[in-house]
Amino acid sequence: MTTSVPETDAHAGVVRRFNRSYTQRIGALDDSFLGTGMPLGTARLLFEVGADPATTRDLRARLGLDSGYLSRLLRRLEADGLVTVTEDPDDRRRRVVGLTDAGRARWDDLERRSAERARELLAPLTERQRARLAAALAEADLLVRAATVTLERVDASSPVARAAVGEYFAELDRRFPGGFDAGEQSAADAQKLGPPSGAFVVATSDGEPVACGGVQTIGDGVGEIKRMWVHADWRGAGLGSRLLRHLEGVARELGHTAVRLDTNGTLTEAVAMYRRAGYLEIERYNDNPYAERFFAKDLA
Amino acid sequence: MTTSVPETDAHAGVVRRFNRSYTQRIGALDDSFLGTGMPLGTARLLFEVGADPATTRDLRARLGLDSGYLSRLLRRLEADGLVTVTEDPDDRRRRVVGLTDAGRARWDDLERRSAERARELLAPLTERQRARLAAALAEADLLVRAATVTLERVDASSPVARAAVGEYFAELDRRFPGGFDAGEQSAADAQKLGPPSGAFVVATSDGEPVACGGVQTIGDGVGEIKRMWVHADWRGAGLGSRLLRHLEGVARELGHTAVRLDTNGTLTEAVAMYRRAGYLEIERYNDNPYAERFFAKDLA
DNA sequence: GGCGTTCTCTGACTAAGGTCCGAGATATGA
DNA sequence: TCATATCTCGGACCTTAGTCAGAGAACGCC
Repeated sequence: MTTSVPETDAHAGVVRRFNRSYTQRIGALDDSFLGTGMPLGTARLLFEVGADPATTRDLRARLGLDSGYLSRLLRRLEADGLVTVTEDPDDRRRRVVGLTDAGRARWDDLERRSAERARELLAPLTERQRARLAAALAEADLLVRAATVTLERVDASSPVARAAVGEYFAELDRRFPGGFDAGEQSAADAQKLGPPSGAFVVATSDGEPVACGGVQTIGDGVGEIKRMWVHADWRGAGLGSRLLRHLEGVARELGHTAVRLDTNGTLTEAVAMYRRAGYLEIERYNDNPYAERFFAKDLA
Repeated sequence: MTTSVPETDAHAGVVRRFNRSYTQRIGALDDSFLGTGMPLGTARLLFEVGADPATTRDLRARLGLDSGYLSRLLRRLEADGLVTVTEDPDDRRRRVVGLTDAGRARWDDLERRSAERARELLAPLTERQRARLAAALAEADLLVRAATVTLERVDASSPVARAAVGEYFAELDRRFPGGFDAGEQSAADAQKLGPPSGAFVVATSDGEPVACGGVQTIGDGVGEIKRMWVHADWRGAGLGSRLLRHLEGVARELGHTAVRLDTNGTLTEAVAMYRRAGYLEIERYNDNPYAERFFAKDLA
């Protein structure tokens, strides 16, 4: 089915070679967790709790654990006096996990070990080479994260969708010269971005929304792409293009043969991306006061 | 002892962030070994046997396994018809392990899966992003390998030193317009590059020589750096500078207060590196017919 | 208040990874 | 030839890691 593209194979070879040498040399990075007398899974959990205290639900999502298993790990950490598990006052079905003082001390120890490992790796390099390595790893990190983002259709009024749209609006407010006021449209709009004539997609990484976008119907066979946003830290990794392609697919599923969208001239990266994706500029087709430029693309 | 340099800590942070996200995504995807129906340990063992058949004793050392555990893993692989365990004719207490045809097929399968995993990681990216990721990982790979190279003083007539110098001479022969003839100097030179007045250093990675260089005495308190070479695949990672610094340290240990070296104008990278390292060009100080340029540095 | 859903937690279970020890075969040196 | 060391192997045993199903509490919506 998939034809073997030579370049991709060459790139895959680079990935494999890197995996081999890196895990062989740094894979001993697990040792930083192992030296503590705790089993690996327990240490990873403790580390995660310390990095950002959260509900068990979050922890499950972040570490990819079974709820029963997580519960047992928490009992163990609790018995060792390293964490406290208390009821979430907002929703008493949930539990909030936090570190005790002893847990914090243990966590600091893990941090120290981990940082030490990283410094040991860098030690033999000159400052110039260190900077190069850091830059290369940062670039790889961004791209790997982008490649493993999950795109998921969610309800536009779900918490994760609201969170994403909230960040989007906040950014518009920051970037538009006169600010941005979402107004009272939100509730009605969420409706339109849902079944049967619309959809909303959120891209998440480690449970955090990193990009979003929706499709709604504005006419016979014509869809409109709305609320498209990519987290500032995640730009430059092709996530926007990928999301846009995905949304076009969603629009097709909804029976549309063409899509339109509006945007503001301030969002230059967005305009450039739409052009790259084959969008053509058209006349104003709505009365959105914030919109200045209008684009369309045929989905045939 | 080591002062905490802010930049280094920032770089260490990048390394750690990368480690986390990468091992979480790829380490988990190292199920390339798991997808075969074999447990991880068994797969690793099969892989190791396939890479280089050996006695159980060797395998234990290489994988760090308990003898009872290894025995059980081998019984399982044997029962599955993937390996053959036969008596070592040299010592009938020992066993020699090798792959059967089925085992070789399974080994190929592991290789194939590993490549497939790498392709899956790349799949969501555009060709442009893939190329960026591959470039970043290749750069990181080079630097990480360079950082984990081991510098070791060896006898200049040892096999590893001969191998390194052999590659060096071969390269000179390729690069010098009129070729290069090491002549009969080798034996006498190896003598000079050893105790008490000289030393030879080889940098190895995974047992392979990747760089080398020696110090010998040419006068009262004056050392000479000779045979400095970095493998072509390993250039651009600061390995040359590091080796040079190391050799200066060796020269100091030998009681020298200054070092000299000669080189050929053809080796432009080398000349640039010597200048960066604080070497000043001087007049010809020997009658080496291949040398065109001469440098010196005070070690005070 | 009723009902379906969401959430945590426990118990039961399985597979894998790994350690320890001793039996039995084989080599080695006196 | 005998004592001692080396080597493989299987049995007993333990901890991790992880899955699955169901009980029971809490929530949201009508």
